[in-house]
This record gives sequence, structure tokens and C-alpha cells, in this order.
Amino acid sequence: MVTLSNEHESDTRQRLIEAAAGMFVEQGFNAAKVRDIVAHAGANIAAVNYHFGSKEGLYAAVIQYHSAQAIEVLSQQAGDDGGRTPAARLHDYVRTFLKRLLTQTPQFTMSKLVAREMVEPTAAFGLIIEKFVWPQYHALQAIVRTIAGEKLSEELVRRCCLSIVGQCLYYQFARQVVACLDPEFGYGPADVERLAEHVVAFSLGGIRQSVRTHAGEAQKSHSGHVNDR
Amino acid sequence: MVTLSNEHESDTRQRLIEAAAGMFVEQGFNAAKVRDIVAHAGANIAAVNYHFGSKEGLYAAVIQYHSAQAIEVLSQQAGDDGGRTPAARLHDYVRTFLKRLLTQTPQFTMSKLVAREMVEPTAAFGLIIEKFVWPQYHALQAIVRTIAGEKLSEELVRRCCLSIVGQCLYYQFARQVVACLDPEFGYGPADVERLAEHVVAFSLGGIRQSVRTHAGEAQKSHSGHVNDR
Amino acid sequence: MVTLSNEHESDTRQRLIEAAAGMFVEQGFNAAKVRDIVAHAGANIAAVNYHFGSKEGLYAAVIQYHSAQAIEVLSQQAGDDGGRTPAARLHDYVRTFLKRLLTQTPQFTMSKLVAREMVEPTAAFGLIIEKFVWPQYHALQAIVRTIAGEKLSEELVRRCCLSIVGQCLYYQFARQVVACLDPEFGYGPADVERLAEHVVAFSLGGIRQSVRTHAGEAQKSHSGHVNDR
Amino acid sequence: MVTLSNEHESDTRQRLIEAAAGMFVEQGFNAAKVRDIVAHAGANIAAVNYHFGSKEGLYAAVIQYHSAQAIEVLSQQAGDDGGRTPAARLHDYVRTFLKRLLTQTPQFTMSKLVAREMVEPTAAFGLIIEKFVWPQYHALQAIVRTIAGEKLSEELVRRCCLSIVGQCLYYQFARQVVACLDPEFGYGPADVERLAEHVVAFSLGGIRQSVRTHAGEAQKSHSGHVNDR
DNA sequence: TATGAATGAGCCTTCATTCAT
DNA sequence: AATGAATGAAGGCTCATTCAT
Repeated sequence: MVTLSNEHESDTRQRLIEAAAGMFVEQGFNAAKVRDIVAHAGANIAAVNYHFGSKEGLYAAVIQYHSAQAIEVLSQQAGDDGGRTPAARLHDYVRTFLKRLLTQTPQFTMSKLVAREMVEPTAAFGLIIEKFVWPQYHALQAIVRTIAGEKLSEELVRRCCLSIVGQCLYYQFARQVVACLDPEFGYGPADVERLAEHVVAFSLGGIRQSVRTHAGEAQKSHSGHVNDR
Repeated sequence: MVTLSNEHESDTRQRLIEAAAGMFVEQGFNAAKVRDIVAHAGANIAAVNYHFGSKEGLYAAVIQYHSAQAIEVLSQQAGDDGGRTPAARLHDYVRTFLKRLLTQTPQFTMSKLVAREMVEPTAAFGLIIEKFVWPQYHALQAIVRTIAGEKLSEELVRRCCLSIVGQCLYYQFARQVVACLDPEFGYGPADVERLAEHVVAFSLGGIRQSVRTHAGEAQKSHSGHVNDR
Repeated sequence: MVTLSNEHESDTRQRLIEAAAGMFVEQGFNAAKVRDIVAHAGANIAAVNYHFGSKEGLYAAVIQYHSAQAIEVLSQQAGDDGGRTPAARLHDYVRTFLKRLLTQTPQFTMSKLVAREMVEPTAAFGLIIEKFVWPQYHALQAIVRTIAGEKLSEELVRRCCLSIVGQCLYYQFARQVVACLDPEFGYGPADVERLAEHVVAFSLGGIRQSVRTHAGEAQKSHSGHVNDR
Repeated sequence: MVTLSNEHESDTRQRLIEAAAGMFVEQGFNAAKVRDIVAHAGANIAAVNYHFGSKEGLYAAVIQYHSAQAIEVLSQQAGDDGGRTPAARLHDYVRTFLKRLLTQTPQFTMSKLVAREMVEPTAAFGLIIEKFVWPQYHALQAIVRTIAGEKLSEELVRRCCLSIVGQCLYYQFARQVVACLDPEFGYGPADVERLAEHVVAFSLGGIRQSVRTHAGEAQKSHSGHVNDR
């Protein structure tokens, strides 16, 4: 007679969040239509207003729901950087980042939403930046700084971080282009693993070259640019 | 080579194309509203359907118009790679790419449209890929191959190219994020110039590291990953 | 006379009626939302349909509930008109009418609902007219007839009654206008008392003038209008 | 070939304004539905957005359109108060007011809209008060002051004005009640004419009685209220 | 060639009501 | 007796497109 489980937390609500997450990730906030979302969720058109107040409220709920587990994962991995080399830590970082971003499953929705928010910001932009982008960026910055040593300016460390992130995000943003230019890349686990290795190698080389170039510029500014004829 | 019969090629038509180009670049195809476009062009609401059949037709016309001059520019620069070093050619490539992409002026509209098309493909996607992405990609590939030598596999050359392009595009896609993470970067000519130098240095280091790593992997495949403890 | 079987007449039901009464008075039937009503009553959204069948049912219940006590009050005052002068009885009538109408408290809800019903009739209109408007109107008519004597036609007595009622209701209907035109009037007890005195004086003068004018018209119908140059 | 008449001012626009005016007067802003209005006007659902931007815009247009002629009429009558007696001027005022308010035709829409706005204010309330209510109120105040002489306080003049206006508006607000209580009153021209005579006679008597009462109160405050046993 | 008006599908939202427990 | 979830009709509004001139 008594309801046994308070996991009763409205099945429809959950289905709405999941359906919406998928469509927001795939199509973006504006292109995703409430009617499609409720259809996917097997719910009534009025359900999103009932449960979330509005489409924006649903979006906020999607973020809140997925951010919970995302933050949990983030904090877990924060501790185990123990005695690893900086290069190994960069590899972990990049591999994790890419896996979450490129995995085709509804897992790691948050990473994909964060990526969307970068290209097509919504009202949640500030929150996303604060809660996800900054922390991740700081973690990366720490790794890069360790690799680069003290010789690299703040600005160049930032540049390197953005170069690393940019390489990764491109595979998510420009999926269709990648599919054309690099048809062998299938976004499978093995593909992602190999991509991670490339990005890490490329970026390690990039950081070290930046350090060298910067050192050279600082010491003898006659050598000018890195690339002369 | 010059179009012969545009003796009276309708001033309105031209103004529509220019106004539309700006709004498509800034807001994307869907977010740009034809009412706003005609307002900016000082034209009638019916003008776009009259001249171009539909919003998509207008978009196609915008691409066609800007592709003409873009291709012209591309072919000009194709020849003068003369006796320059591969590094210098990479610098030229990146600098030109970034300038066109990040410059705030209505110049180089095509580059910005191509970038848009990568993130938010429309019906024109195939055309864009064929006419712009492939050619540019091939040019980059040639440069990278020259730098890398014969030791790098086709796949890794592709990876390097995408790494270079990804670094650049990120500054265009994620303008708002860059503004948060790197507020000193102001998208001015000097900023872009310094960014180009970073990207070139980073990428040269990246390519060379890839070569080294790859060579190592090829010779003694027992060493496994590039970065373990 | 007392209802026998409301031993457990549902607390929620009562709270709904009270909350609804307030909102119907303040906002009218259509503008009052059942979600707001149940929120004010601390009840479930389904409660109004469960207890009253529909929003209209709730409205009917509100009327029924408040009409009971209202009618009781009416019948009490009906008898004690004893030896008072007609003018005093008019003063009592107007003062009571205005107090009930303009008092800001949840008291005298019925009077306010009746006023609402006059401007924005609902399905309950007929009932309201029969149970409240007619009785009160007849009471007023009797007073006016006594003041006017036999010389005033039925029609003019009706006119005078409506003039009196109209003066009073305006302060309820057009609260915002009164606030603009007569900002000193604050709807407090003292304000209402003074207003009652004005309305009574004005109306006594009005009735007597009507009698005079009518008498003049009846005797010498050549004089035409009451007011020519 | 040239369009002859620039009365072309969009037929639909005009029809929309007229249809909307009727429905706003009869049902009020909220109860009037855009879909009904466009149906009455024989227009498309999108027409009101096209011509007026929104439902509120349509309402504003209705007010603007009808206020033009209303103000014209007001200014015409302003001058001809020449050598008339105050009573005659009051008669003119009341007759005109009632005619505009109670006439069943779509004429004098403005007066009816102003009455609506008093009971159910919208965003246009302030404008309505400023442009219509205040001017008319001042005109009435001047007449009443002339009739009352210097002996009546500002406050009591205001009270008298509101008493006069209240009498008139009641017949518009409470049409259904009037129809029940006074079924002989048919809102025809003759009815309105007779009503005007009653209101004028009643109000003249009312004002004079107010003066007398006030004078009495001022001189010998022992006599107390107007209505003692 | 060019225009302003008109169209209708579709969007998000509101709300009284009903369902299942 | 009571609840929270779910429903669907309807509301105002947007927008690319088409019509009539």
C-alpha cells in the first residue's frame, strides 16, 4: 500500500531529460523542437512546461542532471595524478577529454553539451564556463606548465592549452568534415585511442617547440621568427 | 573571365548578397532572418524570393558570389611558393588562414562561411567541401608532407593537418570562450599575427614529434605508447 | 437552519472556497487561475475538480457559501428600520452598501462578488440577481419611494435607485481611476464614511429635485426640459 | 497604371481595427481572441502581427485610430459653451457622455473603450487617463464648480463629479443588470435622452443639496449629519 | 523589376481538466 | 479523501513564402 520506492521521481521527467539531452547535443538548443523532444520521450506536449516550466527550464534541468555525474567523475580523477609523469598526465587528460566528446553513446552528455555551448552559447553559458570550462582549463594549464617549465610566459601557456583543446574539439564540431577528409576515422574506441595518442604526441612536440622558440626569442631577438626562408 | 552580361545586374540583388553574407557569417543560416537581411539591404521582403527563389537560394548565391573572388585569391597565391622553406610556407598558410577567419571586417567572407558550414552544415555542404575545403586541405597536406618527410604515414599526415586546422578554427568557433579564458586576445591584426606565430611553432614541433614518435613505433613496436611513466 | 451533516466537511474544501473567494473578487472569474487558487489554499491542483467538479463549480460553491451568511445579515437588518426617518434609512443603506463594497478585508465577500457579476456576468448571474440584487434593490426602492412620495413615477424611482447604486459601484469598479482623479481617497473606514455622507446628501437632493421636476412636467408640460438657456 | 487613391492604406488593416474595436469593447482585451478578431475581419491569423506587431499593438492602434476622431469631437464642443446656463451645459455634457457610451452602434467606440479601461485597465491605462479622462473630468469639474459656487470644497466638487460619472457609467458597465431591473430601458436614443434628463435633474439636486449641507456643516456644526431620525 | 500585403504552417506556452494511484 | 502526473485544446506569436499589383 505504501509506495516502496521513492525512485518514483517521475519516469516521464527522466525520459524527457534524456530525450532532450540527445536532441540538444545533436541539434543545439534552438533547432531542437519541444514537440520532437516530447515525441521521443513518449510524453505530452504540455509535459515540459509541467515539469520544467519552459524549454529553457528543460535545458537547465538537462545540464543540472548531467553535471552531477560529470562533476563526480571530474573529482574522482583529480586525485590520482600521483606520481605520474607530466606526459602521462597529459595523455590521460586528452584521452578522457576525447572519449567523452566523441563517444557516440548517450554517455558523457555533459561534455558534448559544453562543446555545444562553446559554439552556440545560451543563457547557461556563464554557468557552463564557471563549472566546467574553467576547472578543466586549469587542470590542463597545470599540466602544460609542468611540461613547459618556467620558461614559458602565461600567454603562451594559454595559447598551448587552447591549441590542445582546439585539436580535440574540432573532431566534435566538424564531424562531417572529418568524415569527408579522413573517412577512415570512424569515431570508434580504437579510433579515439589512436587520435588521443596523436594529439598528445603532437602537443608535446608543440609545447616543447614553443618553449624553444620563446627561449630563443627572449635570448637573442635577432633570430626573429621561427620560420624564415 | 569577367562576367560579361551583368550590365544591369540589379543593385538590390548585390546589396542583398552582401547583407546576407554578413548575417549568415555572424548568426548562421537558421538564426539569420530574411526580414533582417532585407532590412539591412534596404530591400523589400519579397526581394529575396524574387531574386533567389528562397532563403536557401540566397545562401547559395552568397556562396557563389564570394567563392569567385576567393578562388581567384587562392589561385594567385598557389604559384608563389617558389623557393621558400616548408616552415615559411606553413607560416604563410596559417597566417593567411587565421587572418581570413578572424578578421572582423566583411572581407574574406568565404573563409568564415566555410567555417560555419563545418559546424552547421547546410545543403551547400558538399559544394563547400569540394571547392574550398579539399583544395586548401591538399595545399596544407603538401606542406606538412614536405616538413614530415616520407617517414610519416598518410593517416598521421591527415591527423597533423586536422590538428593545425583545429587550432585555428577554435578561435573562430569559440570566440566567446576565448574571450573568457584569454581576455587579452582581442582579435586585432597584431593578436592574429602573434597567434599565427604560436600556431606555426606549435605545429612544427607537433609534426616533428609525430615523426619521431612514429619512427620509434615503426622501428621498435615494443615500446608501446609514447607516454607512459 | 444550521447544516446538520458537515461533521467532517473537509478542511481543504473550506480553504479552497476562501482562497477562491479572494481571487475571484480581486481578479474576476476568468483572470483567477485555479493553480493560483489551490496554491493559496495549500491544496492539490486536482482538489478543485475533486470537490467541485470544475472551476465553475468552485465559483458556485463560493457564492453559495458566502450567500448563506450574507442573507443572514440581510434579514437581520431588514426588521430594525423601525421609527427611523427615510433619510436615516437611506444613510444606513448607503453606508452599509459602501462599507461592504469598499472594505479591503475578506469580509463581505458576497457584496464584492455581486459587483463583479454585474460587470462580468458568469453562469451564476441569474442566481445572483434573484438572491441579492432584487432584494437589495427592492429595499432601496422602498426607501426612495418613501422619500419621494407618491408623485414620482415607477420609472423615475427606478432611475433614482440606479443613480444611487451607480454612484457607489463606481468607487469599486473604477478603483484605479478614482486613485488618479481623487488621490486623497484612500478607501479607509473614514474615507468610506465621508463618501457615504456625500452620496446620501447628493442622492437626497437628487431625489427631491426629480420629484420637483416631475411635478412641474406633469402640471405644465409646456416647459419642456429642465435645463434650457 | 498609377494607383489613383492612396486611401489604399490597407483595407485589411482597417477591417482589423474595426473588428478588434468591437470585440475589445464587448469582451475586453483579454477575453477578445486574436483568432476571432481576424475571423471577423476576414483576415489571416498572421495579419495582426504583420500590421500591428502584436495583440497589444492592435489594441494601441484601435485606441489611436478612434482617439483621433474622438479628440476632434471633443475640441469642437469645447467652444460652444457660450452664453448657456450652467445647467444647460451640464445637460449637454451628460447627454453627450451617455449617447457616446450607450449607443449600440460602432460609433463612439472611444468612449466605450475608455469605460472598459476604467474597469479593466491595460497598458494603455495611463494614456487613456491623460488624453481622455482628465480633460473630460476637468470640463465637468468646471461646470460643477459654476453650479456649486465658491461654497463647495475641492473635495466635494470631486465627489459630485464622480457621482455624476458613476451614474452614467453604471448603465454601460452593468447593462445586464439594468436589463433585469429596468427592462423598459432599451438603450435606444429616446431612452438615452430621458436618462440624460434624469441624471441631470438628479445631479443638479445633488449638487445643490451638497452645497446646502456643506454650508450648514460649516456654519453651525451642531446640526451634525444630514440624516438624523 | 519591384513592392507591400497576405498566408499558413509551426513554435512555445497556458490552462482547466482528467488519470492512476 | 487526496494527490501528483499527464492531457489536449487553445492562445499569441514567428517566419519563410506567395499573391496581386
